[in-house]
Amino acid sequence: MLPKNYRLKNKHAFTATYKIQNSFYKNGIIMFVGKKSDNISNPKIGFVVSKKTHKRAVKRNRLKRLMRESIRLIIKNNFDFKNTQSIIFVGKSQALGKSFDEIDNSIKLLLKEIN
RNA sequence: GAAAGUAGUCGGAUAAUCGCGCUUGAAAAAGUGAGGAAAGUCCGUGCAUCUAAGGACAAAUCUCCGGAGAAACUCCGGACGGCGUGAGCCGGUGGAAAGUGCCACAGAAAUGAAAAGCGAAGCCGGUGUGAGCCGGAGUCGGCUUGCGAUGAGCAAGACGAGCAGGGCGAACACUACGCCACUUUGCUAGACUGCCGAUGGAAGUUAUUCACAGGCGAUGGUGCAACGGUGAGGUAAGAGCAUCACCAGCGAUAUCGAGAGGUAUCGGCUAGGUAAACCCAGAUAGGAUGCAAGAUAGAAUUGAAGGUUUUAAAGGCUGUCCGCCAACUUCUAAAUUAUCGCUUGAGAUUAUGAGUAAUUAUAAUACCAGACAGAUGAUUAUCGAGAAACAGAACACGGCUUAUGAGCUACUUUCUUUA
Repeated sequence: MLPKNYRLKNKHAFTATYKIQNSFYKNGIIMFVGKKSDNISNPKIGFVVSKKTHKRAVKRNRLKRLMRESIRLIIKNNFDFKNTQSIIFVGKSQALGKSFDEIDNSIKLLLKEIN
């Protein structure tokens, strides 16, 4: 779990991010990017893997954990998010069962799209 | 050794680096952090709210016996039934003789079977008829023993028949008549007897088949199921047929057992299935909704409600009835908050005692996830057959069911081999 100030929490924030419709796809992972704002020190990041992706909670948890771990390491390396308010990563069935390296690579590719 | 059965166990380990939830702490830091099924949500509870209060009914749940348990579609020990060579396994297992309903197709008939003839011919005897088979009156022709060649011929009098002679008789003077014998003797004829062939088809007899009137409910066929089963006796053929043996079922008595039930004897003589259809009997229990239940706090306005109108119908009070309730309409207001509920418990571990067991009593020990976009993770190395099956807490507990990799342990059974 990320530190609290990095977590995207309530439902309104999620729907607001989805409504901007600024999304990118790579290897079974979709990234939604929210508004940019000068007053923001760090982005709030959310992770979604729906029940449609897989029936079993264990498989869904695994994918979310891998994505979260990748972002944690990226934040640790002081990545520049360009004042983005919110980001959502949605895991799809193509991403299930992939290793940490594969997930990490595709998330790094997606984050380049912010610029 | 192989194949099985039952019970249990395990559910990756260690280290390094980088992280997360919760608790304690001023901080540093320390402690702690998914399962045997956390799953399915199928049962039963606690807890919470609603149903104004209340009464009755319906609906609901359960169903062999005893015990355990808060309770349970729960567990333990038994009974009974079924399966298995066996160790064992499986079974929601009261009543179908109170009543109602249903039982497709097939079948004559499916419950008032209390009856039927469905099979081109059910089984059975009787009466009638007499088709066929059998039977063989009558007619015609030929032949007859031996030798020989089945001829020509020769020889004999065997063979059958008749007459006389014999015996016996209830017949009797004799004759006649009936029966028996026909060995011996005499006589007769050669087809009358006999044999063969052809023709002919009378009487008689004959029914599994035809006709009539009956007996039977077995057999065949249908079906999950045909009003007990199998065998014997019995009968014209048959039948639980007041016949028998064994078995099933019902009832009574005796006896063993705490009970379910077991055993023995006797009796009458038989009652289709379905109750997970209604139903009947007994037992239990108010019902409904689930922690997104629900409670509390707070913001410069209040009360989480107020206001208006007036008697008719509709409606409401969680299925129905009783009983009860007047109706209509609208304004303003923080839910995108926090806290509680929330984890100390029908708990856990260990020891001892009681009990066949389920379980229970006592003592000691420790506190062992509690999130809310939701922690329990990532990478590397070593071990390992292996980047290891099923799988992720969300109020809690007791069960059930389902999923599950590779092993390990104990006991038991069957078969085979060796001693």
